[in-house]
Amino acid sequence: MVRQNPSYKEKKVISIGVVSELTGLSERQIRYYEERKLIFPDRSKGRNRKYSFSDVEALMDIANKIEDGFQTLEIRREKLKEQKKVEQEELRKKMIQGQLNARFGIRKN
Amino acid sequence: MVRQNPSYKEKKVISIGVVSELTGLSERQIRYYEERKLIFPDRSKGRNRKYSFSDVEALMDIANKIEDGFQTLEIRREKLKEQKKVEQEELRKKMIQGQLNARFGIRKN
DNA sequence: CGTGTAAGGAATTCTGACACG
DNA sequence: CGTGTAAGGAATTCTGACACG
Repeated sequence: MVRQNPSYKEKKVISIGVVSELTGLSERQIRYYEERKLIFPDRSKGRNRKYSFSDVEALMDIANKIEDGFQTLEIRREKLKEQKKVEQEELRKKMIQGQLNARFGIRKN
Repeated sequence: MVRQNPSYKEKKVISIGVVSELTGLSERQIRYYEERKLIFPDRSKGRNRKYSFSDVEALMDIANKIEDGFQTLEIRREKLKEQKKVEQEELRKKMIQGQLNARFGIRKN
């Protein structure tokens, strides 16, 4: 049973000003990292950027890497690689579950 | 050991517009419930109200009670009563812990 | 490349008040 | 009592651009 907690961490509700305060980054930097496809805020009514706490964490991570001399493109590639790893992991789990279902019957997890 | 998780739920970062969308309440209503001391948003730089997810939950609770015909004053009294109950509970726990410490030595919890 | 900044405009939020009931 | 609304103003956010390097 996957516990679907309210998941406040992923909810995109924070405006850029607050994100700036929370991360110590300038709004310019935050918008730029979006331009470089490192973060993906929502838009409220198609206009104002809204971020999640998860985005805030990602931004602090990005800030550290930038400080360590990484370029945004490198950071992006790293993220894509990790993303792919996670996806494969999920696929693998799904296949195993599929085999279990096939042999021992269907049940919802 | 009290786990101090990031506690995103309590962090006051959401502007009134988003709260309005999240709760379905008008901004007028949200401000009014603050005036009646049912919620206590922070202010960013002393101006703009900032709410937590916890506030959002409280607001939905308030909305239900209003719908059920309760007045804001009654709702407030209820909350104060519950608050007092929680405080007494905490005090009680602290006293028991104090006795344990006195008899079996000091340890951090 | 990553970031600052001034520019002009649009949307957001604020307060105090009047209205209805 | 609880809520809507118009009013005027202030702060926020947006975009596209120029600048430096």
